[in-house]
Amino acid sequence: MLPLVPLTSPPATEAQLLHQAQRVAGYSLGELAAMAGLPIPKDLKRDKGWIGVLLERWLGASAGSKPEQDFAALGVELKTIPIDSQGRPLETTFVCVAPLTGNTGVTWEMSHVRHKLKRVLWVPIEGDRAIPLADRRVGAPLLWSPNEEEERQLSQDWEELMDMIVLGQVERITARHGEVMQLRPKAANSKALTEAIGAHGEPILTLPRGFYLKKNFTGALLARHFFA
DNA sequence: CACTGATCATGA
DNA sequence: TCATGATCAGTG
Repeated sequence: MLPLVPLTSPPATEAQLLHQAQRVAGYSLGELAAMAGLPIPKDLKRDKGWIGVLLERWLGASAGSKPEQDFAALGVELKTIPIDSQGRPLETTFVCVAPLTGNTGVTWEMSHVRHKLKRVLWVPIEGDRAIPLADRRVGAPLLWSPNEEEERQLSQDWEELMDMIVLGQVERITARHGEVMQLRPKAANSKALTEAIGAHGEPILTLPRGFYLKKNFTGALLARHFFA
């Protein structure tokens, strides 16, 4: 048996990436943290991105805050997703920050959302808060690209939300806008402000927003794979 | 249950 | 401040 160790450099191929993700499937977060020499927090209250960082480490993603895909050379984005005992998502999935200004002429084709979601390695993680963090297990990974239907849904929601942003309606957007993708605050706190367009075309300051995939969307794509 | 706004850590 | 990684926690 080869020893199970984190990748220290990015995988060279998708197949290699997927294979490593399959190797860590079944292990608990406690086991993976110990093998990687990473301290494990008692819960996620103050370490919300800890699982994502742990998996980045195991799969050889370049950590950091670079505005590009986790595996740039492969064009693949890594997403961990908390699931319940039935394999259903427990949380929405953050995609990227929404640009609130400078959007004239921007199309779906060139959007950050489309680019981010072009190819995603989904790694489901047991997320029930009743399970101690260290005992939560990693599920089987799924390498995914949006099919025609999903691409249509995403682009439709993106158009709707971006139209409202461009037309100065950002503060009227609620999480109910969009069938599969929503716009919600994405900020350090409620005092963090960024520039946007007001109802009369004037500059305003508002909460930074992010695009999030709704659970119906991620739930369906996971189900399609695992319960087909 | 989903929605909603708020929040936490870290680094450039 | 904004980008990365996300979840928390209160309310209908």
